[in-house]
Amino acid sequence: MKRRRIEMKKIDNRAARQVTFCKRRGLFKKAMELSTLCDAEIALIVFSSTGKLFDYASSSMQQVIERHNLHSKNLSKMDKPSMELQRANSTNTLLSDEIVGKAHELRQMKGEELQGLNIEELQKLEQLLKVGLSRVSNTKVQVAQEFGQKRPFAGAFRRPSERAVLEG
Amino acid sequence: MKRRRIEMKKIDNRAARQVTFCKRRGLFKKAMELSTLCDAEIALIVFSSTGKLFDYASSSMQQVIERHNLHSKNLSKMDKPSMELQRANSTNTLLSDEIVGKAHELRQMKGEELQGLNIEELQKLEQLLKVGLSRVSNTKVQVAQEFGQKRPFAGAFRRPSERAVLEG
DNA sequence: AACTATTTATAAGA
DNA sequence: TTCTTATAAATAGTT
Repeated sequence: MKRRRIEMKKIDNRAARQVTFCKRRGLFKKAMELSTLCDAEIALIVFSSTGKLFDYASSSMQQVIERHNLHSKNLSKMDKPSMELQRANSTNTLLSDEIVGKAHELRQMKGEELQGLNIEELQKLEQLLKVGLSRVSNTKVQVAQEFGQKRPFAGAFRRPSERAVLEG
Repeated sequence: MKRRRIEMKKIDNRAARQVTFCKRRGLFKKAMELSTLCDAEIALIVFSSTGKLFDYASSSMQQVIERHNLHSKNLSKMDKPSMELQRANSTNTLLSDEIVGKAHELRQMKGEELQGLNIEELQKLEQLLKVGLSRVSNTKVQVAQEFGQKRPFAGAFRRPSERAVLEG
């Protein structure tokens, strides 16, 4: 029963590969431990060579994936099905409409699509942006203070939320 | 130098937590090994408690995420649906995910859901909002002039404290 | 960042 | 798959 380190390449024998796959599920335990110990947000997705899915997410898969997308915006778009098939499915049409609506709302907030808005609508939009901006700016300052301080125990004496002042 | 097993809960001390996080990056090695040895398709996403991203994907992140999206919803359809229906279902899943994503992005722009964002993300968001705000404000002034109004409604700045924050 | 005593993971065999 | 066990690998506590 002399054990030795194994060569780091694909295991040719199917049965042996399957056995090793089973034995190495400790990966998931490690992921959970890292999340618990270090307060990390983690997602782990594994497809076995037979196509079976195993996954774990410390919060929710959707949340982690979204956050990941925020970090790498450019390479996002998956290939979409044809417009024909989308229209053939009424549910898809409804969902598509909702996406179009939300995308439009986003473009308006980014100031990319303002034609046709009247004064009142523009002022509402402006107000929404100001509130959003001040919340983001205040949060940024808070976070900067939290992580910028070199002194120990900084977290214990965190200042009360500035956002509370704004919203109160 | 008596080592003991550590308690499986969040490490309170920030410095110690950071050290442990660094030491446990062996998780990534394990993920790569599992992928190599067992021919598995793997994605691992880790956000440290300071918000820094570490990730690994055996193929491409987008590919694994897409495969995960397809997989996680078709489980309810165990009685072999037609190829067409499968495709329609997976399309729905993608569209639903996109709605969730856009709705989340909107809430972030409104400053309603900022928890967990790090400095870099907050700055990107802030910049986006500033650009949007200036476009909207400019458009508003233009439209106001078109209609013969010299200045915006008083209501636009009825909260002086916010203006101070914005301009600071 | 380096060291090392221990714990933990796991390869091979059954 | 599951158990056993020798051994390799990871890592907690310390320097």
